[in-house]
Amino acid sequence: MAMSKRPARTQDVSIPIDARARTISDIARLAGVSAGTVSRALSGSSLVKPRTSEKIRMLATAHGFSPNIAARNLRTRRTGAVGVIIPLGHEAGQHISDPFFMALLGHLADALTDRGYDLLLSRVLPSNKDWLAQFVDSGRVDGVIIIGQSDQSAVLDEVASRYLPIVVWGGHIEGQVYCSVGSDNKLGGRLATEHLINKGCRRIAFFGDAAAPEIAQRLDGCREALAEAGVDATIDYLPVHLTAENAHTAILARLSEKRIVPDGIVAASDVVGMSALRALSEFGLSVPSDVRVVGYDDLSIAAQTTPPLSSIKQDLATGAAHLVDILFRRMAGEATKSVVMAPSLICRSST
Amino acid sequence: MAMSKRPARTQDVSIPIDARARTISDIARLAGVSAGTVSRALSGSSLVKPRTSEKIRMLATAHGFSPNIAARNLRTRRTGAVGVIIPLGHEAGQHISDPFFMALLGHLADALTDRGYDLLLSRVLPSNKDWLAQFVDSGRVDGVIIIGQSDQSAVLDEVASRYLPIVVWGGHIEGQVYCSVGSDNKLGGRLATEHLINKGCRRIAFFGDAAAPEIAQRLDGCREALAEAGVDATIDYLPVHLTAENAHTAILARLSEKRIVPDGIVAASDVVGMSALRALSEFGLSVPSDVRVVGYDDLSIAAQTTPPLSSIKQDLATGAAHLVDILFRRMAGEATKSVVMAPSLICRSST
DNA sequence: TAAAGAAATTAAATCGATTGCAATAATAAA
DNA sequence: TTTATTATTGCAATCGATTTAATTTCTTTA
Repeated sequence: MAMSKRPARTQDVSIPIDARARTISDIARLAGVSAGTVSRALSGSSLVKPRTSEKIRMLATAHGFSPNIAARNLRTRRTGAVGVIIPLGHEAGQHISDPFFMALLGHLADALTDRGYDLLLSRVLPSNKDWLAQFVDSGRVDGVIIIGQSDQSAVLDEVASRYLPIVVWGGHIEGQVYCSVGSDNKLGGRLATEHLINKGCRRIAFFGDAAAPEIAQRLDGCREALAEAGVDATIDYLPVHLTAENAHTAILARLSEKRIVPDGIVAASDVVGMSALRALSEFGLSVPSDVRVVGYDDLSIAAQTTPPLSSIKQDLATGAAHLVDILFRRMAGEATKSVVMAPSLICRSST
Repeated sequence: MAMSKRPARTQDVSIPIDARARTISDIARLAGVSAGTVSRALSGSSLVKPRTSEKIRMLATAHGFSPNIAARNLRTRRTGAVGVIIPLGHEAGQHISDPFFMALLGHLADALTDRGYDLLLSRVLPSNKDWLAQFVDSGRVDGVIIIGQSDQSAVLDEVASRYLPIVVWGGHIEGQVYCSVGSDNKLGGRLATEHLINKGCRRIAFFGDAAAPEIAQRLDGCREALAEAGVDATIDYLPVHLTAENAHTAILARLSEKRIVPDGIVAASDVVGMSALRALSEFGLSVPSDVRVVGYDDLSIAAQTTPPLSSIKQDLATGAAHLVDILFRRMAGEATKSVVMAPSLICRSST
């Protein structure tokens, strides 16, 4: 019997006139052309006659049609998404909502959106060694941006040696395999310190955890500036974590325990700088008359503290643009070089 | 001639013994079974014989195979990703890096990761009316979380009426179609105001733009509290934008222009509160002796200002958990109710 | 007017995993 | 041993857009 035959492969050809167009063939039927033509018309191919193309586009917008991304991805063998990963290795307590991460993330979201790419956000606590390998092999993204080396530089090197489309925000380390974008942290540390020295500070303290390469480099710059100044300046290094709460507690403790209070503070981030301001205020010291404070990053909060915080500015907008630009070049198979941007001192009332 | 025939549909059956397995059929060939069996084995189906299943899995891991997500998505009609959208309607200048957005985003990232879902971040400047329709119809995500109604409540209503898996962080509005999660903003505004009144304030100012429903509700609560207190209290409403820079400028201007300075300020966010602290300090007024200030949100920065900022706390961790929970229930077809959480006052030195 | 060439369109294969149905193998019951 | 059941596996359709190769339509030019 005819009834027992396999269902026909072709779909019902009737046109439900009021149905919402879901697939490219719906539009094709409505326009009286083939699916291929619709595909070409919507992607702006010059192969299709202008009049036809226009008709198809009108129908598409009229029916609120938007193509199925999964199908496109399957056929074109790309995902249209970029992974942004925040490894939280050395800072167990540091949360993804850290203002610096978020500021950079915002710019990345903008830059990627402009290029028609989605941003796949992933927060990783690197417990095992192959968190990154697993991610890149899952094939969910066309490329990966890592924010911050944390203490995972070795892992980054290993994966980068076999997986090209990857870029890292962070300090430039001698001999690194992966491509990085960041500012010259040593110079930043130096700028901050020289500024304090010029203002007459002689007992400099550095607050920040040198376990992360960027921070270590800033501390280096700080030490270099002191050495070069040749003044009788000492440095007090306090490895505080980057969360506000931790920093505040640690700084208060240090102020109480030391008999000699610093007259200049280099903070490894604006959050730490802010905590320092608060701790100093609670300790009865006034800024900048008793102690001068320089932050790092120049996030928007730096201008809003009391008093407004001097800070070493990293241009995150430019940095994000570089990250995305380099990533796309690498996705295209190009070789790329790491970028080291020059930081600058923003002087406000805290110094 | 045989040469002129179409190329055969089936692929070359030879097995390159050392080739890396890229598709499920590669594994199938290696294991001597069909692709279907491999698919079932890898997804843990009980239909396949344990011995076969184990063999297939061993081969898969040995060859570092992971299935193509796009193909799976296409076939199963789900994506394994949730979209998080930040509409920036009324606040042209407001950047995605706004601390509140970011704090919530961090919690969402954690909650979604726990459920094995990806987070697709999207920032939208709602220029045309169908930004949301386009997004949900593109089929890139299984559900959508909107952070903040902005001034797009009508758009949300329209899409939510036909697209179920959507949840909104924001204030609860009478008669809204979409499902929302947020705190009781009117109560929050009331708590802040009553607190100021109890401290003796009589000239209350409210800083924040009531174009967003949440803010408008906070202002309402503020007005109600004043009315109920029955004291001779006035309110000064200044519609400042939520970015630190704008807020600071606007507040300074208002302080200079008015002859009567407020003795209590309700800020619509911690960022505005922070800007107020700075403006007051620059204006020569001290907090809390001259003016008392209450912020909103109780972000981590609130505790770090000088003096530390009293604030109305919204529990973002719980809020994020609710958002994700409700979203998944809606994705499963369940009906859900909006959630209104109770805010609480965190009292610090600014009041 | 016909042949040659360019332009526009269609048909059908393809991307890779999933799954309903059919087919076969293995086991139990008669 | 034969039949009825159940456990495994294979076949082929399917998801929806893209793209190559083939075909049809339209212009030119001889």
